[in-house]
Amino acid sequence: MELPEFLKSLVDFSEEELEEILTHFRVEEVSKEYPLVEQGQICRKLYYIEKGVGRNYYLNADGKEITQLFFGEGRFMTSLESFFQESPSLYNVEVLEESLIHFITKEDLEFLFGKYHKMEQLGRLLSTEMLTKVVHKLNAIQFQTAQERYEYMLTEYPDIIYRVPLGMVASYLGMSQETLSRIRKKKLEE
Amino acid sequence: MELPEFLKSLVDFSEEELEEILTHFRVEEVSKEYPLVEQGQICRKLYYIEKGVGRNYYLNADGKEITQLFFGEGRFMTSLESFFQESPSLYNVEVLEESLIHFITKEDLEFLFGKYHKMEQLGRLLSTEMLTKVVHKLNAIQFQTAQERYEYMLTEYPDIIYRVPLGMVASYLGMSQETLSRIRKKKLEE
DNA sequence: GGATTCTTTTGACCTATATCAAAAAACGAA
DNA sequence: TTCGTTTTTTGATATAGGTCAAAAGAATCC
Repeated sequence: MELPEFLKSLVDFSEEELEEILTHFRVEEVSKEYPLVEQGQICRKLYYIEKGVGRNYYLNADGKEITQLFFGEGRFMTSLESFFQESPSLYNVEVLEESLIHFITKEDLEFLFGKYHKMEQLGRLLSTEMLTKVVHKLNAIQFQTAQERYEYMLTEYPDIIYRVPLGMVASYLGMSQETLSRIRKKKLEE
Repeated sequence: MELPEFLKSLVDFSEEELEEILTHFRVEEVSKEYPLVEQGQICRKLYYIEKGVGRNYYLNADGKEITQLFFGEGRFMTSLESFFQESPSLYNVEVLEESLIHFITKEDLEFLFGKYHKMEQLGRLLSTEMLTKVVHKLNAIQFQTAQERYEYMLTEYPDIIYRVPLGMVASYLGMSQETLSRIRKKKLEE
């Protein structure tokens, strides 16, 4: 979904408001694996994914990549804690395909929050939406078996699961790649 | 921290604003294990804990209680997805001690969001704060050993860990009570 | 279109943590 | 204080899922 349409679907902005808001966004076409944020940096941009998929990941003590969150089309993406708290990011953020994204800086966003009550509302809605999404995932991870977590992913993110490498999905679901491969096989055999 | 003080610490409300906002809250003293929300209900209240501790939990397939989140003093508590999406709550919400809480209904809250830009800002700040908290926990749960998760809890919620029954902490950390008991013992021996 | 590189699958083995059961300790009411 | 109840600890045993290594399969590139 295109950005203006997406914004309007959440809050009913007037034409003028929408117009000004959009002037603060910039478009970017980025290619696969392009690092939007690197671990340690402070992330000052909020990205909207019009086309493509992105993710947030970090390198654990053994140097293995652990995917924290995926972001599909029509989502805002950023390094959450870094963006909100202006702290060094614990995560890398990248896109996983040729993607079309829009971004706004934190500064501009704060400006818009101050200027437009409705923009503030948008901010609130987006963060509560993200919050429920994360709570849901937490729930899946906390007490479900590897198999159940896979099912969760299938129903929750059917688009993403077949679009990104297996290893990334596995780490996202908190299991090893081998385990995910076996679960998938077992599922097929049924 | 008392509610007015807490609100002012986040957003600089004028005296009149603050006054009106406070009229929409009601105080309640509730005793241990009092169910504020029950699984299946739609939760329409947002609680502020002035004194006490609360939690969110659900009963899994085997009928075992799984604690999802704890809420300490100076926090807002609710059944997150239920409150935001007006969907039946997956969780029970209760306090774990004699507590002093304030609450506001969703209706009143929406009214205030609409009336005061600053109130909307408060809503946004609270949800981003909660969001980073949940992301942080997700992170701890996803790829850490039981021992590491315990350490996480010690540093993150030192106040809560000794205040609530072991079994609740264990399920919160995604491990069995026995495992937590053993970890704690090992830690003491060092 | 074959060589190279990256991703996924498979097998063998191992370990962290679950489960079950019972004892010990702590707590609360009368 | 004592008895009954709840919570925590301890021991023995089982298992889901991890790790390591190698083979198989896909994708990418000159």
